[in-house]
Amino acid sequence: MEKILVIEDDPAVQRALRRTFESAGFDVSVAADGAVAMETFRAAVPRIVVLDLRLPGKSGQDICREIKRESANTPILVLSAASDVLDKVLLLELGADDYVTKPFSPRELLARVRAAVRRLNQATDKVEIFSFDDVEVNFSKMELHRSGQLVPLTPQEFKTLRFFLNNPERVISRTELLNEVWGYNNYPTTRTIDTHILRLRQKLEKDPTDPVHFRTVHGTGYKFVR
Amino acid sequence: MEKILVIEDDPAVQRALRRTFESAGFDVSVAADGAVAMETFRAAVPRIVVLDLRLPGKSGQDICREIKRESANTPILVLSAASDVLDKVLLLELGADDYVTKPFSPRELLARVRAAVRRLNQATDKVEIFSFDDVEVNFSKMELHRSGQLVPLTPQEFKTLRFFLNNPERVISRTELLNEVWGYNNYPTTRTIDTHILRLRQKLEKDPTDPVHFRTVHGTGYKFVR
DNA sequence: TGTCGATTGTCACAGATTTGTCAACACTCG
DNA sequence: CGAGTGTTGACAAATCTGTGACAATCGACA
Repeated sequence: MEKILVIEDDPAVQRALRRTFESAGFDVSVAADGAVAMETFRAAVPRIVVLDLRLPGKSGQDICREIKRESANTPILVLSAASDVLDKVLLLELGADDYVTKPFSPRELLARVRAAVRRLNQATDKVEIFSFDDVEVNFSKMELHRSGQLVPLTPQEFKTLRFFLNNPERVISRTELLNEVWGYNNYPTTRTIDTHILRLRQKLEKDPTDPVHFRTVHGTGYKFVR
Repeated sequence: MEKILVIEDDPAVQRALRRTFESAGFDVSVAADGAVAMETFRAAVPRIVVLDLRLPGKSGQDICREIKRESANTPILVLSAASDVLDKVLLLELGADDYVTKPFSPRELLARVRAAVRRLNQATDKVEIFSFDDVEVNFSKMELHRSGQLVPLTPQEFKTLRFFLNNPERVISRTELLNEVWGYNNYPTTRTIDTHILRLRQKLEKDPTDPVHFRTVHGTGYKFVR
């Protein structure tokens, strides 16, 4: 379970954040002000920090810098009111990795926290190489070879393919694909997905007319089989 | 079929939302104001709530909190005008899970609702593999094997079968089947059900003429026996 | 035990829905 | 502007689903 440290003074927001992260399976520590924040940080050794910039006592900015000094690759996600004058330069200077302005939905916050954690895990991960049939994919290089030949894929195609490779054998609905691969700012038609499947088939199947790996599950979605 | 509760006072928006969700296969309840919202919530026990923050009578914020108090893990998706000052009222505090600002596209709203429902279902993961006799069903793969042989089922057949598997040994009336499997904006003939049972028998019974698993209970309905 | 109305089994087929496929359009970025 | 990419609409093809017709079966009742 991933540990997360929340630095936030407002008790109501504290509670809300704790609930949000706990229900998402995080192990949550909370520090109410700058003074104890660093102690808690050293004691808990969190995987990621969520920091409200507006704090009593030691300013959020100082905390941010201090944490980065002690542990450069712990991601910090900054919360700030929309009214705050936030320039990205400042955030960069502070060493923050991402920021969310209020109001934000728990969903968005979670998505960003997860993304940060994922990046972290990925960075320390080994090269991502998959293979099936006569196809070899290297996601860190964004390269795909088919029986030795380099086959160019577009970014979207890589993303789609990766999701399928991570979820083999399972039927995946178009809706799930939209949410997981396209993300939550884009809501294209389901037709879009069919087209992308079509292209993957044309590039990766021996006989795109009779697909073996990218199977249609009529009325439900698609399924990837090695 | 998933139940959704829409809390919204503007009749035009009400209609639009109802249409959107119904055509996506949701079972929609609508509450027009705060006073009846909670009653409807308790009566309908929806899977997810879509709430307009601007309401006459009891404010949307109160409703939000109240619902969360009664049922912490029912997701709430808040609708709000872009002009609303959301700053001070942290959605987090309210316990809302996500929000969409007007104007929003039906597609976006739908996608968010579905994402919320899917997260919910993921959390309460249920076993997806069943077996009886020489039959093995894997619902996440949407595959059914009978003595090792792959037997193709249509979506409706999978749905029907799943309902029977979740309700073994119990006599199920046609009406109940229609409501639970077909959903009650569809009004097929009861003949339809007989036909589907027939098809399941033909695919899954050793002797479809003398069914062992899909038994007829004359004058009442059907019963599934392992 | 036999009859009769009601219920269920069975089948084929048309209409509806879903998917495949392609070409055109939109958008981004240099 | 132009190349590369992603999205959409249109239409055909594939697949599924509901329905009516008729046969078979059941159960109540005399």
